[in-house]
Amino acid sequence: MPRRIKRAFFSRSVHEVAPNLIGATLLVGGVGGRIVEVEAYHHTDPAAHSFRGRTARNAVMFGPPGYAYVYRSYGIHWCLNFVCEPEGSASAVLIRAIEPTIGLAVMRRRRGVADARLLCSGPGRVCEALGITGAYNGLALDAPPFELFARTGHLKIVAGPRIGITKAAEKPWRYGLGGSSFLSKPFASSSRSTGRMAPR
DNA sequence: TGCCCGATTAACT
DNA sequence: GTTAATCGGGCAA
Repeated sequence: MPRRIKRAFFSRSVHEVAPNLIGATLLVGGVGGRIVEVEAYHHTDPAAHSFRGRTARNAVMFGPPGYAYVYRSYGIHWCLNFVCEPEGSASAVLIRAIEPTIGLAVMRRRRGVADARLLCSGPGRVCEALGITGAYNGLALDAPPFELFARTGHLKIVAGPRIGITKAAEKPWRYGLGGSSFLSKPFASSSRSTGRMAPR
């Protein structure tokens, strides 16, 4: 049986926590699946919400690790983060994609789509499928409605540039499960492209 | 106060 | 490929 992830799991740098979340199981109200894609946001990172200091929106990031930071993206979608590092550092991991495994019918109804690959493949989609709203901001990750289980076995974890940002866009702080079909976008292959994509 | 931009998504052409 | 939806933060005035 997988073991539960405790709050102390998050008392480390986001750059340690983020790759170690790949393969972990996240359930919210008994619905969810395996985390296959995350991004790290360190407080020294210009792309992080906490970079310019504390506001009403990001206040949870400045609190203790092991709590959920939920924010409104583009005024429309909700995005879920896990706060990391010792209290006050204001770093967090964005949950970008999940392989849905438990509560498929509930997630399909919330999302209004049938294809399992479209249920949780993106930060906004994850929150819609799992029923996460701003009301979840500040909740502890080791207590209901959250359940987190550590991964079991060895997985191929890949890294690459983060998605949808303009500041510090070159930093390879997006982590994923190699070869997963539930990613929001595939990771570039190890071979580097020098120009436009070759036609297929 | 007003304006621009953003850790996005779905529906367009 | 482009664009609308829709709102909080940051910064200029």
